[in-house]
Amino acid sequence: MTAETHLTQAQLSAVDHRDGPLLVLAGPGSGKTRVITRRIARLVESGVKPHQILAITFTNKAAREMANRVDSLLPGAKVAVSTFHSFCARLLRQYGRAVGLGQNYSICDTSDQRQLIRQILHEMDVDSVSFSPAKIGSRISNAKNQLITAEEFAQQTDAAYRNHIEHVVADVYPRYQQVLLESNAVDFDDLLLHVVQLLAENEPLRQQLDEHYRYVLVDEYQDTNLAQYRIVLGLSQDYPNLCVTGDPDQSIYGWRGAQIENILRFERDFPDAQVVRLEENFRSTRDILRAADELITHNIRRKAKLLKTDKPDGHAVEMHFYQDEQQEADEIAGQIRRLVTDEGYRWSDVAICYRVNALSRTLERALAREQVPYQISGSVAFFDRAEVKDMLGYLRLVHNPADRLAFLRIVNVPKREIGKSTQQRLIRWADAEGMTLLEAAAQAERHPDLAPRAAKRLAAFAELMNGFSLADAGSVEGLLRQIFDRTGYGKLLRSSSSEQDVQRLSNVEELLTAARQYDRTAEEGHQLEAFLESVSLAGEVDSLDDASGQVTLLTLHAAKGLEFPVVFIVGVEQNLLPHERSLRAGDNSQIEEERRLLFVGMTRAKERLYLTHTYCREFRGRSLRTVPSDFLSEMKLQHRDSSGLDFDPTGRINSFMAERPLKLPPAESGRKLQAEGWPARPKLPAVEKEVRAAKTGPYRVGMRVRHPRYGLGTVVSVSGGGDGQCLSVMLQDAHSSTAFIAGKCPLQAVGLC
DNA sequence: TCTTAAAGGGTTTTT
DNA sequence: CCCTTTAAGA
Repeated sequence: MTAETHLTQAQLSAVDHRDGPLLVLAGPGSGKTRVITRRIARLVESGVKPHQILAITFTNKAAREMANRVDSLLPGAKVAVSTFHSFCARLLRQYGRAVGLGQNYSICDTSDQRQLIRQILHEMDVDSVSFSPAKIGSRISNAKNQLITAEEFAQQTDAAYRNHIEHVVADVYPRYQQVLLESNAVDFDDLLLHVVQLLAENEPLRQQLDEHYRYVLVDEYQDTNLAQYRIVLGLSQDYPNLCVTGDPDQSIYGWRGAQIENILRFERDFPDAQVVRLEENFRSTRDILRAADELITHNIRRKAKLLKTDKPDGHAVEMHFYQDEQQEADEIAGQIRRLVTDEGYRWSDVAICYRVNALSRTLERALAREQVPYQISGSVAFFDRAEVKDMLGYLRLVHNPADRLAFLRIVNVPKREIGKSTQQRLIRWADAEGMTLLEAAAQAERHPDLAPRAAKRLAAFAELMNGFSLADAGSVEGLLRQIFDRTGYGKLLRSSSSEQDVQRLSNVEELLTAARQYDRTAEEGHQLEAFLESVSLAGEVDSLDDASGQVTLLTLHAAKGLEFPVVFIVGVEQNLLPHERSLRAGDNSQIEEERRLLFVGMTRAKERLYLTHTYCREFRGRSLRTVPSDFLSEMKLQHRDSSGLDFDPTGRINSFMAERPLKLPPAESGRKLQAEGWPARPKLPAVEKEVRAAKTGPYRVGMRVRHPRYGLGTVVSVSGGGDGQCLSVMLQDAHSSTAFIAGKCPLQAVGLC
């Protein structure tokens, strides 16, 4: 691992490249991170000062990993490894004045953003039901990703769109930006945007930073958006020692503004760039790689890349066909159990991936039933919990008294009888008088039409807040404790002994522990700033654990960058993968992104890979017929039909898919579709017969059944045949199974279309 | 002010 | 189906 000889020729040429632009096209499993960290070490060995090197990643996790690996190669070297956002946050601390930001600016998260938009809609007297703050927020975010300012957005809207929501966004965006600025606050996108502006409008500063960061490395370059691209380029004009690594085939974040073009045009941006291709895969067996390669070859817009491996053929990639999601989940659970008991795999060797989170439920239930331990990615983040955000709200307001969002979040938490209408009046008055909310609250008694009692409460609140300061408390932890005690928040939590409040109390404790860290490590006088920044930019705490003996359930997006010996990808069906929206858009580039998503999922597998699809699938309460994904027919796979249905799914793919119209309607009932002018679907008589037979006839494991007395359940095991068939049924609300004789009980099969 | 009912909407996710 | 949000009622 550490010896130079362990690097391949291609890896070595990337590591040894010193000056000038470098593009590393790194296929999946090609040892990319290793190359980057080795290259950093090599730069330092060759005389580059560590502080002249800047390595940028997208996630905190990646930054941490890289920093650790660099540190093990160069103990104690001060190489700047950070995410785009934290890098920008730090720049803005220092130079934010130029774009109107005080050094103590706040960083708003997505829920702050929505809250603010909701207020603005209210101000404008626009109904927040028809125009959801979330939707407007994402439009604004989209615009910002493309460096479109509020003014430009409004102009474009007048000229090009007559769409109603566009107009609302055009109205909200400038006001939103104004309030943020008045609050001395930014949202996540602003962190990048302001830095872009800074670099564009302040050439001496740009030059200074360019010179300071002589060597810039950017990981996952295919995921950069326009703002990030500008920042990277801005830092690489005079010293174009820019090394970007990435894989266009793993670009799966186009929907949030990532521009795959950035990596595709690198050689045009830097004509003297050296290009290194890491094409050898050290992860997957040959058949997995072969299938993945066959799939991705169907993308037209791509840089052709070989995928090589020295590994053995290994197990063939299997495609499994099931009756419905219930059977799919049960069989997967069973298969995982077999892999563990018979083949020596550990639970943690296995991952189940899906396109949408909604698919996890059935899987979870089946795994629980089979007693397979599992963890699921994407749970509620620590810093998203209400009590934690409340405490942070106080902290933010202490640090930045202009922070309107923080003020409104906590002004009535715990209850201070400062209700909505009082808040509204305060806001209007403060805006009119050009004061911050906190200033207005302090002088509330001067407010023309505020009830004296309400005014008193506001003034009391302002006095309470003004009594807090870091200097007084001595430390962030101390300040948090003071807040917790003096605001009555502590009393609120301690007074109740409900399970929930005990949990909340312990979350606050955890927050105190985190704060203590910053008191110790952060620069004197800047602890509060450092703490708030890291907390605002901290995503989900790494909730996924690789060593904990559990199967991992996660979305295909979340799987990027990970690897597992065994991977299941479920629901490989039209409208799901590729997703309905990409099909409806009728835009091939979106289909290609979906194809890359499957490619990413497949290349996570080291030894065994299973793709599954079903005959019908329950979605949003309805059981719908499905169509196998187009992607399945693009690869040669081993088919396994576990559905028990009497037809060949592969034959259906070949004959049926060929004549299917390019745009696929959502899978709805045939009659409705025909009414809308879609051609009728081919009939599948054999299947329909089978389905009808299932209502009285032989039961199967995984089948959903209803008992008039006991309700819904799932067939867990079957023995014998015909009417004498002996069934074991797991009823929905029970923890153990119940036995039935097929012919002698009023069971009915349900859920079959 | 707090609780409950009705309605609407519904990828993917980091920061 | 499940979640969020908002309006209505106690």
